[in-house]
Amino acid sequence: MGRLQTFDSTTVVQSARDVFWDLGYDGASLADLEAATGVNRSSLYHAFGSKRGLFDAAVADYRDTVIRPRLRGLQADGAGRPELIAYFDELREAVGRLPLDSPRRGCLLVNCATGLASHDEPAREVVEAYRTDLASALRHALAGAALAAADDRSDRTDERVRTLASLSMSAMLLARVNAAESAALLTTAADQVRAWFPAPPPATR
Amino acid sequence: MGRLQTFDSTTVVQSARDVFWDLGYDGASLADLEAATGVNRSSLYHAFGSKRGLFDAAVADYRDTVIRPRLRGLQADGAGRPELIAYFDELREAVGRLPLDSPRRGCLLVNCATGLASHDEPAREVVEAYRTDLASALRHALAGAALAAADDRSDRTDERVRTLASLSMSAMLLARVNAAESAALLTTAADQVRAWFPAPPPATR
DNA sequence: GTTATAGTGAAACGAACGGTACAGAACATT
DNA sequence: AATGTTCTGTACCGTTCGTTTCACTATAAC
Repeated sequence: MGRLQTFDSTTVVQSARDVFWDLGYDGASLADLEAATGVNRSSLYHAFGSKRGLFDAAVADYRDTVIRPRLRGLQADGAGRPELIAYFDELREAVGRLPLDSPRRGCLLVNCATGLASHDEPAREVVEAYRTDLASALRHALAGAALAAADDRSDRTDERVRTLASLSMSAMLLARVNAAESAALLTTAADQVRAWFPAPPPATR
Repeated sequence: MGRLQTFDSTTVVQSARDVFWDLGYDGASLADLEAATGVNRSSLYHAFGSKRGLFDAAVADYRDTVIRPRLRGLQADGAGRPELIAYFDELREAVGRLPLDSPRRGCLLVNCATGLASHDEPAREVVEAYRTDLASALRHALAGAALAAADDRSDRTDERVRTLASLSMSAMLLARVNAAESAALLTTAADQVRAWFPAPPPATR
């Protein structure tokens, strides 16, 4: 039928995603996106329609390749105390591992919350969906942990979900401002989980 | 010596502050600032030197007129449980009172955390100073509350400071995304304080 | 090989940006 | 009233923005 696309859409979207992650939607210029992807703007427009179209593709990729794997442990059947602790430990490790000038510091969607999402309804909905997903995953694992521990404070579940979601989001918010404090917030979250649910006896065989 | 300034600098700075609060530093154009302040750009440049100079003045005003009054109760001598609860109640009331499209939703400096502060060192320092001020004020009031309650969990102070600061910042982050959840986070913060410290007996005479 | 289709690159579009130059208006000083 | 300084409005500066146009090239189908 005609000439085939010479670039790989996935890698282009991921390169663009990192630019948006770093600079935000408004802050990322077409020149930045051309440089990062190695693709001319006319080809980007041909493939994605507009800057916004490319951004939407980048957000979709972010949800699929960054957020979803992170929450998977919490969402698994039988998830509970260990999965909660692992979630916060892994997130803290990721925050600490990145160099201070990494474009990937923080969370693309948390960054959107005070940017695009303030005055753009579709963007607001994406951020809200992220928050809901996070809260649901935490709630699921908290319920599992309470069940395993025969915890009698399940009336506190809403409080605990909000506390842990809060610590996660604040840590992402602070990732570029104070990386040490960002990590400390995630440590605090894991410590809270440990305090709420008694440590199980060490496994024997 | 010559003609006097015909506008009031304070009101101009506060008008500009609300524009930056709503749109962010990059999002606010000179045309927006002219319209909101009623002052021509040449006068703004004469008085403030640059867009950034006006922004810095707006941030200084924000710290003086918005943040400082909010934290004053927490910082007072003898502040404790009631001041902590009042802080979160008042903040929640402020979040709920504003219309959804108010330019003042959320926190100017929290908004900066993912914007300017990501790549501008002076802005980063201002946001970090805000965070340390908030944490210090919470710590002071938490210490007072622990003292009054003869609380034996003072080893948990760091955790509690981080939890409450986290809930405050997350609430500001979510103010434009989900006002109800933003208020719920602040309610949760007040509930945490109530749970940590036993309610004092009702005052008698 | 011809043809139709589709990706690519350079150049340029109008709009909006932050910032400035300058003439003139306004006021304190003399 | 004359003078000198400062504030203000218009108009424009060069730059950058997202987007589009168009000629060109490459390739699949025939």
